[in-house]
Amino acid sequence: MNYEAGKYRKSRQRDRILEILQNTKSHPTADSIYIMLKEEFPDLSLGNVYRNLNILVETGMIQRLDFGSTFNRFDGNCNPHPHFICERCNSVIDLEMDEGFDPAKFIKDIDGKVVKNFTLEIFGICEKCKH
Amino acid sequence: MNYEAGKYRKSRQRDRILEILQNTKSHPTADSIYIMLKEEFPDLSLGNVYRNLNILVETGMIQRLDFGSTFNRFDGNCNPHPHFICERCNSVIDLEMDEGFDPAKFIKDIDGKVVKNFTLEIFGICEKCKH
DNA sequence: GTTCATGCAAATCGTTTGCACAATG
DNA sequence: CATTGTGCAAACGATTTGCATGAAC
Repeated sequence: MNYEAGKYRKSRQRDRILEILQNTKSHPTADSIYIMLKEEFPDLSLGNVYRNLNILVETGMIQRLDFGSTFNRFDGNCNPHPHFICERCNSVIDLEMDEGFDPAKFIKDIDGKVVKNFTLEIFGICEKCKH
Repeated sequence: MNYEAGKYRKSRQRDRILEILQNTKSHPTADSIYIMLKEEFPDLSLGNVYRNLNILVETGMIQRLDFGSTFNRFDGNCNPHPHFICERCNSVIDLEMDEGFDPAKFIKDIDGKVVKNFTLEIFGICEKCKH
């Protein structure tokens, strides 16, 4: 563990959650981590898995991937196009790609997969919020 | 409207939802669409907005953008890297970008914005599921 | 007149939180 | 021993769904 400023103590549960995430490529959900650890910690609670995942994200030790089902936004433009999400005002701004740009061309190991669509979301600070 | 196979009928509410989405760039949430239409349809229900949004997504007339807070997955690898999501088996596979590839370089109108991070998710069918 | 759309309220699902107790340093 | 971690259960917020009624065709 490598927490900054001693804000957090050591915990067996959190250590194991991190260990699992560092040793798998399956991008598990909170629930599947809970199931994996339930044998080892018979009275582990799902709430605690969530709590620890949030701490691990906060301390930069893991990454959260949002393919969320809730709090969706909707777009009348059905062509795949990137979005810019401002971390200050939370606005979502349409971006336009250069002609013929295909991000899949810059990915290794894409051969053999059928590419149907993509989403590209760029996070940062928009002009208005810059200062 | 342009529904396939006459599966859906015409509805004033759905037409207006589509119209709003085609005439705004603000990527509204279901709730904000509900608020916008509440004056026009005083007894509109939020549930119905959701129902119609799902129909519009299903028929390909609008796009759902997931920046969701729920159903997250977690990744022990904190470097920004693209993912491939298989629409058949729902697995999430790490992808590797070519050295030095920066998607922001291919976006128009990115000047003036502060880019901090990005997510690139490619959807399709993985090798195993191809058939 | 059969089927789809609607409003309403209850249900669902992923996630968060308050609380009393246990573990850490 | 002061503070953080835990399990439990209740709360939460976005979304979905069952049901009876109303609109479309």
